[in-house]
Amino acid sequence: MQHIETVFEHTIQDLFGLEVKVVFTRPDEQFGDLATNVALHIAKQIGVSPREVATRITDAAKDALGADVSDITVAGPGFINVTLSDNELLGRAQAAAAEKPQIYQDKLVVAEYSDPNPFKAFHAGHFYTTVVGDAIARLVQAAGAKVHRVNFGGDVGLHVGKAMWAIVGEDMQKALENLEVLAAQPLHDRATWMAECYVKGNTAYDEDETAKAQIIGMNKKVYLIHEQDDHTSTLAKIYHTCRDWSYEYFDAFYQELGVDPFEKYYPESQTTPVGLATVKEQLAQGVYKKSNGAIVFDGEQFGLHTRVFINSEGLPTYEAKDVGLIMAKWHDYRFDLSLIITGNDIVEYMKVVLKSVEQFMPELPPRTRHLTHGMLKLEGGAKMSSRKGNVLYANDILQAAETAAKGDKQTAYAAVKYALLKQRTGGDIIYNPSESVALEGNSGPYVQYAHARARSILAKANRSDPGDFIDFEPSERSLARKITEYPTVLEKAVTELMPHHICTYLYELAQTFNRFYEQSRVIGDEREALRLQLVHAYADVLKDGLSMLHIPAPEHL
RNA sequence: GCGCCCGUAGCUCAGUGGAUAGAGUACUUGGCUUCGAACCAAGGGGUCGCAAGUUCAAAUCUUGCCGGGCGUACCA
Repeated sequence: MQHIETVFEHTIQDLFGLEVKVVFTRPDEQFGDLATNVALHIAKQIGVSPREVATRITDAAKDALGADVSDITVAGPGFINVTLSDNELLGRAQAAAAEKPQIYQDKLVVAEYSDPNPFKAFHAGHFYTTVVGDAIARLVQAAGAKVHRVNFGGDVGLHVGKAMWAIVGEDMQKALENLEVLAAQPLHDRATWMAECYVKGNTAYDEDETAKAQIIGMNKKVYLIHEQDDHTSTLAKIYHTCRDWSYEYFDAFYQELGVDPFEKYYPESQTTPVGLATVKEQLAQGVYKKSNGAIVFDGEQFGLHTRVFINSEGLPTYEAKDVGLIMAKWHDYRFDLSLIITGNDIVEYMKVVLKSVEQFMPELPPRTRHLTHGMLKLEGGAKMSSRKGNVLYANDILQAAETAAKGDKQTAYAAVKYALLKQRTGGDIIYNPSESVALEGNSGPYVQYAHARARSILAKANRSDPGDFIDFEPSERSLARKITEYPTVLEKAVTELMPHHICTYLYELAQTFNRFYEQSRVIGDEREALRLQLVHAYADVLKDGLSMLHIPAPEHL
């Protein structure tokens, strides 16, 4: 049979001489399996009432649709509702898990996200951006792309100056010896120690003029380490040792959390020379200009802000480093699409950077997408702030989750990931520590549990013959119908790069299954063969959907 | 001031042009001798911030207003 859409398009062409695209949506279950409002759209130009148009289309299409469609009706103001035959619905359900929208087929995609800074704490915000980025990367990958995951972080800059100032202290030799002692301690403790040093340096910078001058000096020295490729001086040894600890800590954390590893870190020390050179080169071309001793991009002529790329001390700001990052990524990958996933506090900033790059590399911004998410906040919309002492660190989240799940890490991490992903990416997210590790309701563990129950049935059943097809009972039909929605949902999630659509769907699917499960026995029932096929299709879709979110679907919990 | 984003049930959120606006949670109540009760069923709870406009049809699009967040030159 032709696609139902095609049948309708031909019918409308024959009846009214109109060329229109027919789109079907999933209506409320009481109305059928597919619905279209095409009659409402074309009624005006035909000059007949929408219901009349719908009726004529329906009558004419009936014969061409064949046995796959069991019913077709006109309802409401002129909707056309289509009900699929039970047999067709079962077939679609069984194919659902394997169907992937190949929207990014053979595309080379670079996905940048997470972006923690060495020497600083890996806080809850990094946790969120990491989980979101991981899910988006997997979606794009499922849609056919070759995805390269990259990470960007500030291994130079004022924050490093602050941390290094505190690490070095009065006596550099002593500091180096101290590192040798620290090396024996767990990675997490070392990371915490560095973060504390940063806080110490940060406080000193604000409160002590002498320290401030020293920190500014330290910042420059760190740049020099890279400029001279220094690995032998005492300062360079301290710096590189600490930086390596940070990277090791990040990698260990990603592995622990269960997100895909990063292929490459772009440290700012690497992108900085590229950015500096590019900005200076384009200064000569008139893209950037001097202003008050700094080098800026005049964004105002494009309705954006004017921003400083190289400050009056000759040091690059984040802007120049980001120009360098964009150039480095392009040099390394020649990507079709570059995804940059960050918080939404830098949307305006990123527009300026990309607009400036557009002036000399016009091919890059069109293939770059800046995807942003909101900030993690606490109940009542309170912002996390180290001064208020209400900062959550990534590790705190994992610990709390693990405790709540009574030491079951798999369940704990599933709960937290799902809690973050179920909300639409973009707006702020109110993080409720206790709700995020809930095992009930719209949660990761609920979906995992529903999956395990289904697998348990399948494991106990010992038959594989499909049996003779028989018509569905209502709860079977609801389940089959819900399963068939999966490819549409996946397509929407991929198109919009919005993982939450998958969460919403998986929860509804699991709920539909649980209702079925509650009232229908599978093993030993006279309908066993049919029901086993449904349970199988259901479990496969659930597992596939969870894998998109990078949440495991164990057979037992 | 200007720019971007947001405002849906007590709370946390789905729904972004379509049919009676839905979930979770909290509260009340019922259901395990039966394939896994981390489950299911029932109940109350809404000026979709306000107003006007566009449309056969608006929570959804447009405009204005109110409220909140973020950004707005050498932080990232």
